[in-house]
Parts: sequence; structure tokens; C-alpha cells
Amino acid sequence: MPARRRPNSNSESVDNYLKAILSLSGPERRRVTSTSLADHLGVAPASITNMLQKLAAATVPLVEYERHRGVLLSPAGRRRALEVLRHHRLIETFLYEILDYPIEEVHEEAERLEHFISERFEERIAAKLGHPRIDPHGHSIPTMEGEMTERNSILLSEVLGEGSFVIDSVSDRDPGALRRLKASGIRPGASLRVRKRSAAAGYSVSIGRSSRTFALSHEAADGIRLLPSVK
Amino acid sequence: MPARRRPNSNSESVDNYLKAILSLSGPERRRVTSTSLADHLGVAPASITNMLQKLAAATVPLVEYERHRGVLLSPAGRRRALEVLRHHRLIETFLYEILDYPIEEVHEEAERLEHFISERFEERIAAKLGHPRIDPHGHSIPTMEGEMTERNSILLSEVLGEGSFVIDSVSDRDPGALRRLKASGIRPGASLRVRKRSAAAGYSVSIGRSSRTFALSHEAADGIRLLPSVK
DNA sequence: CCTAATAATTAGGTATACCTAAATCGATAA
DNA sequence: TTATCGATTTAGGTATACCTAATTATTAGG
Repeated sequence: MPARRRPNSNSESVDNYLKAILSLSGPERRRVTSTSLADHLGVAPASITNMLQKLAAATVPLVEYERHRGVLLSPAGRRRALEVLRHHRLIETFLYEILDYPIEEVHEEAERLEHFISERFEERIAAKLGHPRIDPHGHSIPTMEGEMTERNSILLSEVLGEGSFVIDSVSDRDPGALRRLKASGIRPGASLRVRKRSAAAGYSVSIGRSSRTFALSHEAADGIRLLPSVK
Repeated sequence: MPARRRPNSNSESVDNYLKAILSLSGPERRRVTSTSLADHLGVAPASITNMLQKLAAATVPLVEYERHRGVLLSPAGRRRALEVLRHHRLIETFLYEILDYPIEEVHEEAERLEHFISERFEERIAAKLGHPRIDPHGHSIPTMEGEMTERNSILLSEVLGEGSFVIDSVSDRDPGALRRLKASGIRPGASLRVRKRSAAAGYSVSIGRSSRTFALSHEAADGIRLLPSVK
């Protein structure tokens, strides 16, 4: 019994499985496959099956699991996943606002600390930050009650034609990409105009009032969420 | 291989063993017995032996261990122990100063987080706090280079007669005791006068200029370090 | 100097969270 | 309908960090 740290039986690993399922199942709460979890978490598919069976068999089941049919979060699993996600985004905001971290470094630190902070820590940084609802990447922060407002943003990679948008959020998973986007002025709230799209070359976009365009790969476009421009 | 988190092969458990050895071996760097480690860490003596053998056999040994003769930290072990101790005390100071934690709650949170913060986090909170050298309990914070200034304070429990002192530090290990001490005005920097001592009943002391005395058990006296009053 | 008590170690086992290799399931294409 | 292929699961192992019970060292007393 090494983990006397979590009396709630939620280890760091369990937390990460729950977060991954939350993220991959999307707002529509689709069933999530073992393979996509294995990819997302970087572990062997067999390990996924093992863990899902364990999570489903717990006294308070954290997932709903059927062999060969993927998983869904149970209410308890969803609750915990949202709590960890809240931790993650509060910590990111805190590192960025209070400790002056460069934006591309907040994710990695939050990814570790999210599992270990207490209720008190959560509450104190939230208070210090004025109970923020959005993190520095533009993602919304679940409430203490486990509610998360979903904006109906779309991925830049789903945009087919030209048009004007406001940048909703930017993925935090790749620090290098994030640093490059920052350098181009791509950050939540900025306006973005799609000039041209080609299946092969990706996108040609411009930011703000500038007429200078630059290229974005499809991969980069997969990390940028947009809202229709209100203008 | 669950802990890809620590490429340096220092798990949370290893960190805790190193810290315990550092603390128990004292400024004189006495050899530390398995039993005292088992007590301090709350694990079975057999587990101690196992871990010490592992730490001593590592490519870069973290302890010097001889069967039946106790352990000492190796240079590498001492370096890591002081790094973790620095983390602990910086985090405590940070929680107290920046996040307005009650003094008796900082220890437990720091105990968890000390293992997981990055170099950057350490550096940022140190900067934010103005590179403090003393934590809120009066303990000195090791430098980034792994040096720790030792003041030659004495334990209240070692005081035999009457006398006047300045409180150097207060143990953080028991939140309840710490809360009671705080309520009595016992905190680093305050002056303390020992009025009476009896082997059975403990101490009768007064704080500051007050003539009001109160009682301290021997147990409480074991958590209070004193410096001679300079007056 | 020997023995009894105490301290420390060895032996053997548990749970977590991974892994690889082998087996099996299920969806589709002939 | 069935053969096939990719997805998934089962079987069997590893390492960490604990545990208890049994054994062996050390040390202090008679």
C-alpha cells in the first residue's frame, strides 16, 4: 500500500485515465476506445484493458465499461475528472499570472501538480486569482461543483472556406508549437482571418488588423479553436 | 516503470528516506539506525533494510550502509535531501506568505508538493519571496547550492534551570501542537522565559514581557528550539 | 564468557501499474 | 457466409514499495 496519500483510491494513474476519457469522449460523451486511450496515454493497449476493468469493478465504479465496446465515465468518474481538470487549469492560470511562467511551460508543471494539491490549495489560488473562469490558453475552468460551460467553438482544422474568427483557445499539449503560435500573435481573444486553405499545405491566415499572412500546418490548426467573429 | 516522472531515479519514497536520514543524523552526521528510521517513517523495520540496501547499491549510491551499523548519506544522497528540504521550506514559506495559509497547515501540503515541483517552480517562488533564508517555523532554508547554516540552538526540553531565551524555531510535525503554541504566542523571534521545570509536570514558561506563565509538556518542549537571549 | 533481550535482516507475500506475446473478438469484404 | 485483419483481451512477467513471520546479530547483564 504505497499510496496512503490518496484515501479516495484515486492514484495519479487513475486520475490520468479519467482525464483522458473525459477529453476523448468530448462534449457528446461518446464511448472511448482502448486504442485511442492507449495512444493518448502512451501505454500499451493491454494496460488500458486492465485498468478499465479495475475502474469498472471498484466499489464506486469510475467508468462504465463493456468488453470490446469502449468506456464512458460514471458520475463519480466524471466528478473526479472534472476536479482534476479544474486543478490543472487553475494551476496553469496561477503559474502564468502569479509566478510569471512563460505560457508554454505551464502545462507540464500543472500536469504533475494537479494530482497532489489539497482542497485548501485549490481554494486559495482560486481566491487569489479572483475565481477565474478561463485559463491562459482560453480553456474554461470547471467550477467547484464540477460544471463546465461548453462554448461551441470549432477547430481551425475543420474550417473549410475563408472567414473571420476570434481565437477561443489554443492547445497546451505541445510547448514548441505553443511557443511558435505565441510568436505569431495567436492567443485567445485575438482575431484571426482565414485567407486560404489547401488540403496539402494547410492554412494561410492573418492576425488582428494586420494584412501580413502566414502559414499554419494542419497539425497546428488542430490545436486552435475558433468562435465566429461577432463584428 | 510507473514513475517516468523522475528520471533521476528518486521516487517520492526515496526522497522521504533521504530526508529522514538527514534529519535523524543531525548536524554531527551520526549514523542512523534502522529502528529510528522505521519509527520516523512509520514503516516496518524490514522495509527499511530493503530500501537501504537498494539505495546503497545504486549506480550512484545515495547512502553508505553497513549491515547492523546504520546508515549515513552519501554526497549524492545529502545533495538530494537538502534539495527536497529546500523545496519543503520554500513551499511552506510560500503558502504562509503568499497564500495566507494558517501556520499549522503548511507542513502537510509542503510534505506532498516538495517531491513534484520543478527547478523553475522552486526558482520562481524563491524570487517571489525575496530569497528567504528562514521559513515560518524558524528553520533555515538550504541554499540552491545545498548549503544550510546551522544555528546552535538548543531544545527547550534540554533546558535544566531557569532562564531567558529567544525562540529560534518551532517543530512543524504536529499541527495540533502548533496551533496551541501559536495561541500561546510561541513563535520564532518571541522571547521566552523558563520559570520552573519539573521532570514530571514539564515546564512553566512566560512569553514576551508578560508575567503570565503557562505550562508546557515535555513533549511540547521537544518541538521548541531556543537561542540564548541577547539582552 | 555466555545468554537473554533487543535490533536488524532474510524469506516470502501483497498491490499497483506497467510490459510483451498469444489468443480471441467483431466488422467488413469477397 | 466466411475468411481476414485490426482491435481488444487474456496470460504471464517485471519493478517498486510495502507487509508479516522467522531468523540471525549485537550488546549488555549476570
